[in-house]
Order: sequence, then C-alpha cells, then structure tokens
Amino acid sequence: MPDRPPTLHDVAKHAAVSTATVSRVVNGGPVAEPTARVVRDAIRTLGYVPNPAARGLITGRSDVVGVLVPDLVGPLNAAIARGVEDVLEAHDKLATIMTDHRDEAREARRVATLVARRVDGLVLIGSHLDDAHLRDLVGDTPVVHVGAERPPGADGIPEVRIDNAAGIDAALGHLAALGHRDVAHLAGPRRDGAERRAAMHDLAPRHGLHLRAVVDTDFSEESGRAAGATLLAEGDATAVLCANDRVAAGLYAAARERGLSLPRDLSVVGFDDLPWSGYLDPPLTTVRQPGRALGRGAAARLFDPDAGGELAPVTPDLVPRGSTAPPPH
Amino acid sequence: MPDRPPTLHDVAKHAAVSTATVSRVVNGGPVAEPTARVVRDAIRTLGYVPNPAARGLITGRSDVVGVLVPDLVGPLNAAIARGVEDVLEAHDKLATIMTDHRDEAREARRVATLVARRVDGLVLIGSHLDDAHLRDLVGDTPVVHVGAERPPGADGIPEVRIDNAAGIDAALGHLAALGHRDVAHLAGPRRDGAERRAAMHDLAPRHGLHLRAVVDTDFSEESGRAAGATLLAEGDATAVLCANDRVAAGLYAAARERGLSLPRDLSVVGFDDLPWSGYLDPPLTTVRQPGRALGRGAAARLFDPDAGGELAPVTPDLVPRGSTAPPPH
DNA sequence: CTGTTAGCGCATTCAT
DNA sequence: ATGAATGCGCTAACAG
Repeated sequence: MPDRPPTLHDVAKHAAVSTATVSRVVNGGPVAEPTARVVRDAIRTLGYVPNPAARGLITGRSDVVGVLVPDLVGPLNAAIARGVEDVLEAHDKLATIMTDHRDEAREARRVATLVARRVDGLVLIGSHLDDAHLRDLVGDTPVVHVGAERPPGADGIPEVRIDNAAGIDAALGHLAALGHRDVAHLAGPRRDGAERRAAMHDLAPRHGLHLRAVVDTDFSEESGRAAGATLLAEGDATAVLCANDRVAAGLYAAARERGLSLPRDLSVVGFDDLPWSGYLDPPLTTVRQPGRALGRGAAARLFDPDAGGELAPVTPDLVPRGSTAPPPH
Repeated sequence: MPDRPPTLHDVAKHAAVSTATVSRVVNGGPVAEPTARVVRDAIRTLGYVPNPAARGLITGRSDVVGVLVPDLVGPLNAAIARGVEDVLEAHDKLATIMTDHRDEAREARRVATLVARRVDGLVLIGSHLDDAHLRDLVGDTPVVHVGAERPPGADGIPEVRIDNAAGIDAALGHLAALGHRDVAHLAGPRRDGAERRAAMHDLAPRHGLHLRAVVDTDFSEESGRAAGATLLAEGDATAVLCANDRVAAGLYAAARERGLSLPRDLSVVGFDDLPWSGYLDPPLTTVRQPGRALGRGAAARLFDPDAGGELAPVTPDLVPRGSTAPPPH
C-alpha cells in the first residue's frame, strides 16, 4: 500500500511514450488516436490520477472557488451555496466554503486566506466588505457578490440580487385580485428592507391599493409582533405585506393576541418562504426567494467573462397559501 | 498589477539570506532570532504568502479536508458542517464541502474526486458507502463517519453518532416526572429510527411507563399525520414520543383534526429540535441534536491519531417547551 | 503528431 | 545556524 501513487512518468514509461504525450491525452491536446488508446489503457491499469498540486503549480489555477457564507443554518444561504455548487460541478471545480464572518475584519481575513490559496474565484454571500477594500484584497481574482449587506458598491464588482420590486408587485397583484383595497406594510432594514418598502409606495397605487400604514421592524419575529400590534391598533388595512416571513410569524402572534382570525379578518403575506412557512397556521402566503437560482447566477458570472457591473436580478415568485383571502364584508 | 506574487526566492533576495532560511522562519525551523527578524520584515514588506500548491507538491498534504453532506438545507447537517469547520479552522485547514450525493455511486465518485485532490482527511455525513468499498477508495486518507445511513460498518472506520437511547431516556424521564403512565411512539426508519424505537421498549419500563402503541413513519410530516391519526384512534396514551420533529408536526395536525387541545389532552415530544420547532403552536418539547458538537467530534478524530473504532457517542439533551404537560385528570 | 527541455515555488537533504 | 543543491509532478514552449 505505501507505494506512492502513480505519476505521469510512470504512465509514460508503461505506455512507452513521453510524459508530454500523456499530458496531452489527459488534457485533450493533439494526439493520434492509436497512441491515445494505449495511453488511456496505461492510465486505467495503473489507476493514474493527476496531482492537482503539481498542475496548479504550473497553471496558476487551483480549480477551486471560495464561497463565503454568513451561516449555513439559514436555509436561504444554504440554497445559494447549493446553486453555486451546481455550476461549479458543471465546470469540474470544487467549492471551499467558509462560514461565520460576522464582521468586516473576520471576513477580510477569510478572503485573504482564500486568495492565498489561489482560488479561481470568490463568491461572497451577504458580504460586509466594501468594494475598494475587496478589490485590494483579491487583486485580479474574479469575485461576485450575492445578496450583499454592504453599501451598494459603486465600484465594478458584479452582484446578483433578487428583484424585490417584482416580488412586492406579485404580492400586491395577488391581494388586489382578492378584492383588497387597503394594505399596510411591516418594513425591514437595510437594502432589501428599503427596496421592498419603496416598492410598496411605488406599486400599491398601480394596483388600486391604498398603503395605509408602514411600521418598521428589524426582520425579527419579536419586532414583527410588536410592530404588528401597533399596526392592528390602527386597524384600517385588510391585508399586511411583511418584510419577511419571520416578521409575518410575529404578526400572527399579534393578531392572535388581538383575537383576530386569519385569514378571515386579515390577510398576511410574507417574504422568503422559509421551510416552516407552509407549516404555520394558517400556511403563509409568501414571496419565495429563489436561493438556488441566485447561487447559480452568481457562480455563472465567475466564468462568464462578459460584463461587470450589475447583473440581471433574479425574479422571485409568489407562493399562494392559506393566509390570504378576500377582505371582510 | 500583473507583477506575479512574491516567492520565497524574492524574500530571500530581499533579506539577503538563502531560500532555505526563509522557509525555516515560515515553518518554524531553527533560525537565529536576528536573522528571523530581518526575514519577517522582508516577508511583510513584500507581502509574501506561501504558495500552497508548491508546498503541497513537496509535503504531499493539501491542508484541506473534504466534507460530504447530503444537503445543507437540513439544519442538522449544516450544524454538523459548522462543527467540522470549527475544528479545521483551529488547525489552519480548509473545508471543501460537497453536497447531494443521493446514491452510493455518486458518493463514491465524490470521495474519489476528493482523494484525488489529496485532501488531508474526509468527513462523511450520512454516508451510504460501506466500509470495505470506502477503504478501497480512500487508501490511507483518514476518514470519519457522522450519522451514517449505511449498515453499521464492522470495519475499522471511526464513526460519531448521537446517543439515541440517552435522548429517549431524557424524554421519558421528563414525561414520567409530569405524571404520565401511558406513552406511545411514532417510530422512524433506519438506524436512528430503530435505535430510538429500541430505547422506547427498553427504557419506558424503567420510568414506570407503559408503551401502549408504536406506529411507523418515514420521518416525514405527512407520515406523522397519518400515523398520528391511527394512534389517536386507539387513544390510550397520554403522551407521544415522536421519532423526529417533522413527525411531531404531523401529529399536531392529526390531533387538531381530532379536536384535541395540546398539551391539555395530549403531550407530545419530538426529536431533533429544528429551527422552527419552537414556533409551533404549542412550542414543541423536543430532544435536541447537538449537531455542532457532532461535527467537532468528527473533525477532531481526523487529527487525533488515537483509537479507531467506535467513538464516544454525543449526548443529546431535552428542551422542555409547551407541548408537554401533566396528563388529563 | 510526438519527444526534449525547462522550470513552476517550495521543503529538504547535505554540507559548511 | 545557514547555504547550495535537488527534485516533488506536471505543463509549456520548442524542436523534430
């Protein structure tokens, strides 16, 4: 067993050709078919497999791309990571995943580690790093952001996001079709929260809907409960569009405390479609974040040498469930 | 920008020493302190960072360990992966994560890919591969199983599992303390299911509990609902211990359909503690799977050259919440 | 189409 | 304690 794995050289000897020829059949260079056959046989019988370190040393590539994820427990991030892996697999590359970079310093350190490893590309999920710093760290390694938390980079680092306005639009259309006229919004923080809120203001009128109230949350369930209580005290909306599903769950609690029956007394729409959203009582109508598609899009940009800048946002879709119904009366 | 990254040689020149000396300060060889200082300065000013490919070519290591996960969306697997990463980070190694090996063939292919990359170790989560095949694939690369689905390997591949019996024991103790006497079990498939079921039979008597019924599920919510309906039709247990939380959610539905009020009419205990288990109505009392600890334990074995064979199982703990209460009357 | 020649960047003898 | 030399396994010119 301790016999060192076979090398290119071994194969060459076994096949009675030069190492260059073996290298060519391995990497698809110009080789006469009969020769190639012999070499392939030798490869098979010896069980030869290329040494990636040696190859990387000379090519400068590693066929590995680094993926930075805030955490894998959040199902959306996991889905994104999965989408990235889909594309990598198709390109015969491997994903090196690092998690839990809560602050900019940690994240910068991890990016540096990955770059030192000569990764072929970097996918940054929910990154805090601003573009200038990032550019500095990565040199000319291809990078792409997905769902970044950082300030909208004016710089040239490509970024994949979902089209929040399209999601809100779908939700509003659904509500309007049910006959609602008065809606409210439990808004969220940061870019996604801001975009969804702006879309509410812009798009509600186009669906013939009045936006009666907007209350802030921090995306947490508890803040959703509190904001929900505030909202329900005013009570002139028949439907509430929540910044995300966790907030919607909080609103459920607030509604319950108030003795409201969902969806009879109030329609609720979420955003994200978490794994448990369909298990709520009533099952939550929500806008689904296409995590895997996001990941796919991001990874694709790494290879695709086309444009930089903003990439086509991914469109989320509405998942109608039991928390929406025609308004009372 | 296109100036190739600095090499050992560059540093040596800059510090006016030999490459061997630089290598020694980088890797902690015997170097006089004054010399070391000069070299470290040169390293810093040049921004030198070792080329892992070159290093790996010589040492035969890659400082990367491969992690195979069925999927990252399942929170337990994500937690395990996280635990693995904890340990790797402490050892300055990177994790290469691959997901979605649904069948043995796919999985074997991925193991082969990773081994070809000369990973320093392999963590297999929920693997289907039997030990013999695996040994053959990995040669002498260290491997460890976590929560394997495969038949209990008689071979020498170490494995980390949770102590299912301990989890069941904790749940039974909780129920007994509440005053229950008659319990039922919604059982699950495979090793974990079997172990939990066996523990129910073995341990219930020791807590003075009668195991009145056991109905099978496939770990899914839907099967939990169906099995739950069957169970409730007999109706002589005041508490049900479920094979996992998804099944418990199904049981909630069945109980609701039957007009039962939880936990007044029936106590329910789950297993896993999924992220949403605390959000169910009522919040589910459950046995928490210590995913991160599992991952840590597994990764630790990779380095620790100690024993092979079975490893100390990780003990899960009970999370008491709102779905358990004293029995009716 | 195929073989020869050089290194890629580094760790490691073996000297000194 | 340090330096000079050697090769890890492979690909990329360049010849033939």
